Amino acid sequence: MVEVKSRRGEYTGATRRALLDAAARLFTERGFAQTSLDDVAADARVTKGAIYHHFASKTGLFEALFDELEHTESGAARAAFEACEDPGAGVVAALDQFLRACSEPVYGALVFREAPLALGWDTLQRYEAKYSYGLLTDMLGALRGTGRIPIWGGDALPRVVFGMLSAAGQLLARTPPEDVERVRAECRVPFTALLVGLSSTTDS
Amino acid sequence: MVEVKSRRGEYTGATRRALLDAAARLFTERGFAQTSLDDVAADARVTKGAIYHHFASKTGLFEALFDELEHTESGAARAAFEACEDPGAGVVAALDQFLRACSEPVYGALVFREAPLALGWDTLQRYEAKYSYGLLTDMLGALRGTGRIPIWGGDALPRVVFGMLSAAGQLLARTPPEDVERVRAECRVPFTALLVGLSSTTDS
DNA sequence: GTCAGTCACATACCCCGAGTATGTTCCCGA
DNA sequence: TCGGGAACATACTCGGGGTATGTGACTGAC
Repeated sequence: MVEVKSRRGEYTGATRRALLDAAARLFTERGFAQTSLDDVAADARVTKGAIYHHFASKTGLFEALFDELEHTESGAARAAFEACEDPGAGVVAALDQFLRACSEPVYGALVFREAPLALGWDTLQRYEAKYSYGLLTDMLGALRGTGRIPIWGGDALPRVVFGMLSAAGQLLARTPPEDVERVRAECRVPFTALLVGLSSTTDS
Repeated sequence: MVEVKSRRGEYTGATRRALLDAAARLFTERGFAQTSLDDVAADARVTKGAIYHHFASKTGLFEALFDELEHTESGAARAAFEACEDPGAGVVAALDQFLRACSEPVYGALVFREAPLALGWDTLQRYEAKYSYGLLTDMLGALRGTGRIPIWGGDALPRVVFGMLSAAGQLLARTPPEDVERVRAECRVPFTALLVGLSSTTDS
């Protein structure tokens, strides 16, 4: 998090940032697999050596980018959730915040389109556990605390809900700007319906 | 679909089948990216030349495998759906059939774990449109016909539902056999809840 | 003031694996 | 029996991720 304060000013931090920005652009436009490290280095006006000085591998470069995006976004969603007294309203607010973030081209494309391809499902799930997934279980737990949804056993419910969020995010990431508003409204339907359904479901 | 009836018997068809079987095994165990074509060829007792004689590329090999699996599975799910008079019961039956198929190691691993990585989202969506996605919209349409769920505009709802199915499938594919029964029951919860919620949702 | 040490890269290289080009064998029909 | 094509095998290219090594600039110690 805190950048190493090099004695030689922020020259080194600047190249690292340039690499992350270049990677964000190219990975978003061409995709992770279709972008070579030489492309990223050239776009940042350096060579491949600089990449491997700052990051462990091509995957490591993507991970740093991904971690950055998820950190800020999950923070915003959690803030939206905790700003509300009522957990039910908090969930809706967090969902709205999330759907807005997905409409932003870079976040949607990298997190929901490229991340599985770049990191693989195992690594991706570790990050999910760290960020969005943890927030999601917190929110579901708060809802359960109010008796609004039933007790559940394993983690099937949050996983499936997360699948819904991924699908919505991926859909929004592919939606042209002029339709975003309408699609975002459509995306809210299944989530509110699920909440309604869960609240009227008795334990079995 | 119909195999070319070579004059020299089914020797050529046999190698093609051996290649598909070897690919299914290795892709399931090690994953698509971690399996080289030489590995597949060696496992089938042939060389890489045989692969490129029968398939256009590594992706093409996976596609043939994927298409085969999806064809049989979507057929089974559709049969389960159409065997019921009531669309509501049909949806439940199709869901059960689907969740059972996901518990089978090869189908779950290849379709929900490897397919996005091997084919990419665009190609994958074309296959979804051909198979599971088409069935899904048919089922939702039948439910809509009975007035059990509201009218919806775009394709956000089926997409999100498909995301739920993918998450459930992926979860089941990673579940050890002794827990499959329990997890499968847990997976049914959000789907039935969604149906309940949709049926009690009025148009907005 | 100079010299060892290290940071921040650049350059040159290795190697694996997908894809290709070409060779070879067997069979069939003319 | 001979041309031809199907069904592979063999040998090769090449792009890109990863590595090993070189190099200049700065810094802190003595």
